[in-house]
Amino acid sequence: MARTKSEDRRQAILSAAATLIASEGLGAATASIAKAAGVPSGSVFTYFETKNELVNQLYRELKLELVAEVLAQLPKKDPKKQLHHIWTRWTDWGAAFPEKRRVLAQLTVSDEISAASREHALKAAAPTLEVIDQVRQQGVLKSRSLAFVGAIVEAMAATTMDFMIREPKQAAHYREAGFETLWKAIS
Amino acid sequence: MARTKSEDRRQAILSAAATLIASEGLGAATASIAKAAGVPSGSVFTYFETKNELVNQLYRELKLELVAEVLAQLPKKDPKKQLHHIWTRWTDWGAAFPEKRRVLAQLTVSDEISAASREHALKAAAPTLEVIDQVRQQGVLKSRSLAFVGAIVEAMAATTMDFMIREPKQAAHYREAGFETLWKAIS
Amino acid sequence: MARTKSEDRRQAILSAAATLIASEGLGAATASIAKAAGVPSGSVFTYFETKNELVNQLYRELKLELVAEVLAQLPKKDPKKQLHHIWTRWTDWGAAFPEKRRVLAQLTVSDEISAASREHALKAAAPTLEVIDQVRQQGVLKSRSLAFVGAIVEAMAATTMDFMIREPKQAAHYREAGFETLWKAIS
Amino acid sequence: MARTKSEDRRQAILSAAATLIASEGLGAATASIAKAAGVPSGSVFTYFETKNELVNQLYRELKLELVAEVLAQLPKKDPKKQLHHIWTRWTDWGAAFPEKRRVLAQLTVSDEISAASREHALKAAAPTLEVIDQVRQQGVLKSRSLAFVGAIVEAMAATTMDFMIREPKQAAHYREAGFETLWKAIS
DNA sequence: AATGAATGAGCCTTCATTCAT
DNA sequence: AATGAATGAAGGCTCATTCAT
Repeated sequence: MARTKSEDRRQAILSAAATLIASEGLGAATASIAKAAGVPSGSVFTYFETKNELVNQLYRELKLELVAEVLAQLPKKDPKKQLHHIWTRWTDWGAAFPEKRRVLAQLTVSDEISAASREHALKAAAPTLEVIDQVRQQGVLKSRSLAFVGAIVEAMAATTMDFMIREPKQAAHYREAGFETLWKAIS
Repeated sequence: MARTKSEDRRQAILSAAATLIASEGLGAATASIAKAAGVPSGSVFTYFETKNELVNQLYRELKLELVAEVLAQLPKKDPKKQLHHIWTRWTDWGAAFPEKRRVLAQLTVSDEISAASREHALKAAAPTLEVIDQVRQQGVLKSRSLAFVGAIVEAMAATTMDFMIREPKQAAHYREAGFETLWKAIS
Repeated sequence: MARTKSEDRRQAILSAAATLIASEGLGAATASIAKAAGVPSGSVFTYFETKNELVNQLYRELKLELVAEVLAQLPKKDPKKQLHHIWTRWTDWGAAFPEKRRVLAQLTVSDEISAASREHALKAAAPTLEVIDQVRQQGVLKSRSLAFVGAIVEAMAATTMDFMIREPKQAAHYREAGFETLWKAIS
Repeated sequence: MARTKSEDRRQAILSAAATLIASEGLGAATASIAKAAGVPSGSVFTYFETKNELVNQLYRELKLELVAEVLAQLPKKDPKKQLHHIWTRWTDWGAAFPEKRRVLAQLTVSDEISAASREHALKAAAPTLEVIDQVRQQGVLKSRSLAFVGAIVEAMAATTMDFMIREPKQAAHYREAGFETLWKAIS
């Protein structure tokens, strides 16, 4: 049997792509990504059919990673506690991996990302949305769609992470201020 | 003072750039932009030194246009009324010109935009921030920076506009729901 | 002697190569050929040293197949009858396997095919040329080389096959018209 | 006003393409063609949108050149004289420009050449076909299509040229032998 | 200033061939 | 022998910018 595709290599490429896209934007060359990943340029295409495919997979993996992080050890308690748990892990993740957060921000507004990929990420995030939905149904936005409320949460998380990254010493304060603001907004 | 012929061309290029960047992203070729603007391809570079310069100017002009729109007929009344006025004009502008809103979203996360351009836009937005600041000082976020509160306002406006564009029939509802949410968040 | 498993694979590759070269030209990728043949891509090179080698073998096999077809049941009668027999089987073969005919046409003008391969095919076709030579010696072209007359026969056969393929309903008519024309030309 | 496209450059590219395609086949790299033409690689694409377009234009130009050559000074006399005139100029052209003849042979069997290009060439060749048609209507092939008879003429011309090129000393003999053979075939 | 051809580095992707398994 | 991942040179084409006219 021939060599099997190496998951390590795949991850190396994905990781290099994240780094380069974070610093150079989506214009980052596949050859540069390969070099940064320590693989020959052709290998990018043995692991991803096209650059577009690579970028979409990167988007999915980052979203999944974030979701997994956010849902880990989710308490069974009341929605507010749960939302706070999610919020904390979410923003801490962003502050810990500013590069990943930046890439996600760029990919999210890019039209390279397919509807299917967005859908995929949305499904993975279902448990998170479930929590948000419970908060929503008890709050002032009960008559608005979950999508809208979810988007507001995302927007506030993004803003909060940006400031946590910008002023690391104040990170904890921003994180809490962000949550309080969010809670007042949607509860 | 009447616009010179040159100024017309400059605007044509800027406008075409907005259209193409909205649909193709920052990768839009200068030659395509020139064609869409109805000017020879070389002219792009007599009006803008580089593509980067063009993109930065576009960013500034859009920001300025938005600020002017938002501040027009600003009432002298109390901060809430003023913020509501800004909010309404802001989100209506975005809903009316989805292309411009989209470009602004893309440019904002791009690293093509220089710190100077961001600074420039920030200064132009000073009166808006002044209003936000008054609200802030009377609200729960009084101990957080204006920058943070301003960013939250921007994030919520962006989210609101996205939904107004996505569901035009519900635009008015989203606009008001957005404002109410914002108000609860920051007042 | 039964075919070995290997020989089956070799034929599968050759056959797939014919199909793909017919539709995509000589640019057909070896990996595509392997896939079409249902063998792993590496196997192409265990059966053929290089792509060039594969292509030359394909040329030889097609030529040999054609010669065998054409000479089968060759009557012992007079040269005209024999030439007619050859002509009929030749053009019918082309009409029955338009893909093979097309590949042969492409390979013939390609410089991938070595002189040795052409020589090899020529030798295999000796009995056919023998018949043509007899006709030639009794005809007006007796003072011209056999190569020339042979080339004329080939050219007319090619033209005839093209029309038989293009207008299948008229195939029989073209076949006979072609022969009559040929006969008048060289007898 | 800017520089105007140089017809000289266009011809240089076309000519270099002919040379390289003759020796390397259609796989000849556009960069090599540019180099051979003495122009920068990018210029190939300011004169031809794609390589395919370049190749099609080359086909058309060669066909047109050949038709012009063949029809020059066409006598008004009887069809046989006319056909002989065409035949002579045709085969002499091929013998004089073996490279062009070779390219035409390759392009003709290639599927890079569009139906439109073939149609275009066919129209240009109308006067030639007109002559062939007159011969055809008085000959044994009167019941076959002009296309078929035309194809036979072309096939025999091609064969004749090949031998004129291969044995230049015998060129004149092959040319006449070819015509006689043709005449017997179709008259 | 206006025009658009000229330029060549750079990009994504393909592919024949090799070789670890 | 069988398999298919690995490799990197090469290919067609794009594009920001320059500059002759």
